[in-house]
Amino acid sequence: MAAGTVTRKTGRTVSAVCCAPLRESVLDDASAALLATAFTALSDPARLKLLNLIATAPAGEACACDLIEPIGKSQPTVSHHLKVLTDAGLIYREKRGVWAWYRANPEKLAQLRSALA
Amino acid sequence: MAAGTVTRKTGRTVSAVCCAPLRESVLDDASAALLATAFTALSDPARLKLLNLIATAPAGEACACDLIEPIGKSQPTVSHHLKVLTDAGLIYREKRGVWAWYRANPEKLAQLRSALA
DNA sequence: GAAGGACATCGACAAATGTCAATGTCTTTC
DNA sequence: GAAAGACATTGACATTTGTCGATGTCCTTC
Repeated sequence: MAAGTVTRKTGRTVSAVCCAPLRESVLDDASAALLATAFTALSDPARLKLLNLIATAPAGEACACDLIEPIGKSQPTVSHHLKVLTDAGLIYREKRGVWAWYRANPEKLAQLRSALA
Repeated sequence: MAAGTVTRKTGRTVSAVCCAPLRESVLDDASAALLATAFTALSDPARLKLLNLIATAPAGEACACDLIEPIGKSQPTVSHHLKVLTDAGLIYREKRGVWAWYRANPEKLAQLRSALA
């Protein structure tokens, strides 16, 4: 067998040392963990609806006060989900007076799209 | 106030009856649940690595027997994760002899990408 | 048909997650 | 400064999830 190859249990041989593009595209632990955090934020129906409501809101921003009723959950629960989305970098939070305004982060969404390519 | 509008607590008014494109893009419960299932499948680092290994495998398919060692988890655990990915429609499973071969589902990935647009 | 191997399923358990009532913090208004 | 409102945080609880050892099923090869 040629040097620099690995034989699988199935009998196939695969390049093991260099020049294999597959190598470069293999997810390292750090990248996998980072991506998993973002997708975890998207893994709940309530959070998907929140992100959708925020992303499609007029002027590109939505007040937290208008997000509770359409979700149909309690105020603390909605606040919790908004925090998860914020911590994951999917939305931004800005406090203006007594209201909290949320806007989507298009760059983060684009980053996730490219990860799925 | 004009008919067919709703006033938010913040004072903003939004069209409530027709012709508002935002209306059409609002996620219904069924769509949100379906999307959440797919993103839940992507919310674990081990599953992301599995999908990556499968999608970048030579000939576009990977044998389960070659997926256990790189994940670093037990055989039942890897089998469980592969089932989650399969049930979510992200990968296909084909049994050939004693081996199980997995392939990525590009259409499902494209669907998720468009959902993030 | 007995033996061995590949993979799935089961049962159990600790850890993480979604949910809400109660409470806290901060801002605005009287 | 007292009252009211918007939102976040805390504490508690039931459910879900990741993990593994043990076991089961199916295929292949003596």
